[in-house]
Amino acid sequence: MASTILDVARLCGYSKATVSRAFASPEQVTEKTRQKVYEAARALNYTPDAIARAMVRGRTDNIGFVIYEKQYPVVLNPFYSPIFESVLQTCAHKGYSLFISSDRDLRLPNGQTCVKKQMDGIILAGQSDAQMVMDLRRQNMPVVVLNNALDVDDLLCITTDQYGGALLAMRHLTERGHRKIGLIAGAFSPHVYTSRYNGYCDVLREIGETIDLRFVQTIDPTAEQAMQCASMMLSLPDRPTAIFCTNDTIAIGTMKAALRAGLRIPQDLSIIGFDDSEISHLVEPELTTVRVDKAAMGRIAAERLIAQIEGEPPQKQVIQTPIELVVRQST
Amino acid sequence: MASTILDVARLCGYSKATVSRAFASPEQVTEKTRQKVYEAARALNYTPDAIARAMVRGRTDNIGFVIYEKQYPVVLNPFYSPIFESVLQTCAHKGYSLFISSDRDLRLPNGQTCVKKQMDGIILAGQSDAQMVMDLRRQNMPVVVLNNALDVDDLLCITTDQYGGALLAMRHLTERGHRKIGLIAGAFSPHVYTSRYNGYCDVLREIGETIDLRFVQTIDPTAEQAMQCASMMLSLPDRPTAIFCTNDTIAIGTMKAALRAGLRIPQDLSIIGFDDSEISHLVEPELTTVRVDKAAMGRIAAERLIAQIEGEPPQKQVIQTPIELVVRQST
DNA sequence: ATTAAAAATGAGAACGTTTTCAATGGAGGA
DNA sequence: TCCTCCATTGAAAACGTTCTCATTTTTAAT
Repeated sequence: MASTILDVARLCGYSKATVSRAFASPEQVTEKTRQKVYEAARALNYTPDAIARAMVRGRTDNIGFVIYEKQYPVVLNPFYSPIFESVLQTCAHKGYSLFISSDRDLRLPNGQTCVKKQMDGIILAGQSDAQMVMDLRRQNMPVVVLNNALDVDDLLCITTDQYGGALLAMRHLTERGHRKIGLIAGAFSPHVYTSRYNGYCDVLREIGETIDLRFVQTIDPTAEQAMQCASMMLSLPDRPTAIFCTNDTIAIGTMKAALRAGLRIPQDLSIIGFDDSEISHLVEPELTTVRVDKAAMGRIAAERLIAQIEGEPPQKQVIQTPIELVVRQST
Repeated sequence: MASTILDVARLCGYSKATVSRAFASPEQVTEKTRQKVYEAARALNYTPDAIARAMVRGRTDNIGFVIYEKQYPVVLNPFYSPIFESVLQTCAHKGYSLFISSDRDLRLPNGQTCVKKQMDGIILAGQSDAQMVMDLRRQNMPVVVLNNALDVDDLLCITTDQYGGALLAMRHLTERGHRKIGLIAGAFSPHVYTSRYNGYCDVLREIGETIDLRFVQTIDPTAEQAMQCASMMLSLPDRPTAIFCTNDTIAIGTMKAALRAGLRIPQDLSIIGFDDSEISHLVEPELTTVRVDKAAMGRIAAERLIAQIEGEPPQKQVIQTPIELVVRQST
């Protein structure tokens, strides 16, 4: 039904090769020719078929943003939204389009058609694992890992200074005199989880405190879970005077639990979050947190992936975007 | 480099037609054959090429989610995130993948390759316009419009009961005795803006109040703008006792302005939002708002678009998902 | 055992481009 | 005017599938 390059060729009297060139590489064609071709194309309402083009060129100019399923729903996730946005912008700027899918699409049962081939490369975000990366590699698919650090040859991982951020947060609390500090940690990927956890432990050790396991909890990173967890922790007779929450959503939940228990923030309880999500400056009191440069993470991931697609050899590297303490009202 | 259907055919001794069937329609092939084919495929690390498949079938099993640019950044937008998520889930469930792009991709200058052809249909979200829809139609592209109502033949629009929601919100305020009610309205699409605005005016008329233009403001829907706007409105000597904000982000900004001005919520000022975004139950006090069924919007849009793709004739219709008042602590 | 019907398989065209290689035409230099 | 060279154009192969149609094999019925 839709017109093809052949229709245009017939109408303007050139061969399809020339029509193709008029669109794909106009510099190879006379100005006069180009005009005639475009005119015919307009008359026929013709647009080059991206699929046919991809077929012969062997590339689609598409990038896949793959969300690791355990982390579903991801777009809702205030941490990933800005990253995603940044990836989208960078891709658009470089002429790539963006494909979204969950890891499910990549692990279809034996033989099912797989989305893979419609992408020139993949950004693997979230709780990715080495096996998945290797599988993709076996299909010659360039991969970049986002917000995780995996031990795979020639693999680029973009993450942030998890450990440094945790140190920053904890030292901020200890500098304000806190010694009994709780930890409410989200069950993130091992990389994220352990780095932040280690930061917590190491700072406590620095000030000579032992780790009281009643003050250390791991939960699903939702505000509801955090509220529940925090109200239990805060009802202990010797409750902590500050709590380090490993993301802002958890911190918000903790904050609500504290306010409902009649505690004043920061006078009775200090709370510090992680990520500097949108929400952290929307609540009252505003949340002190560790800023992660999400825009940079997305941008770097997209840029480096595109570089790989365009021929740059991949090399094993972990890029850590810098973190920054944002002091607001909750500490 | 990567192996093709022909390699598999050679290895397992069948023709490529049979290999193709083993993957695309296994029921047309003996169990024994299927196993042999799969085995060969696994040995060769073969996956069907989605592009070649799309080429010959004339469909890609991809759906485009197109973000109308004025609304950038969209994924960050707490209103669109859950819709997007719902679309993603529905698509995955029906075997479609999701493509993201801004309207810029669709309006490339004459002749540029266009992403269009890689999608079987498009969900146009945000401030879409009739022209764009017609352009897509001319290319035989099925379209569904989300969160807008456009007057185009045979076009399905999914929106929510904007006017009803505004009535609900305003009557909730008047029932609690408020007569001087402010409006802080976001500059959304005409459909959304005027419906909500009309609801505001009509309820004021019902109770015999005239509309005081000092209490009616239109702003960019950010918390910062809202804060600024609200603090001006609240500094008027005869300030309103309640404010209807046309989305939750605006409501949060208004809330912050009120708290900073030393007003108690809801005793000194009632605030009601619109959308029931995630954030509305994370702030303290929790926000009274009008719930929009975003999951339903996304699901319906995806389902109906897919139905159209699969042959159902499109018909002109505006589907309004129901709204619901969620009374929390801010009123 | 024979035959009709049904199921499984194979051959090859088709999908709409890009690209290589060859051919053509025109400009500029002798 | 002739020749060389370069820019422009055309012919046709190639990309990796699906699907139609024809052929072969299997199944079921007599």
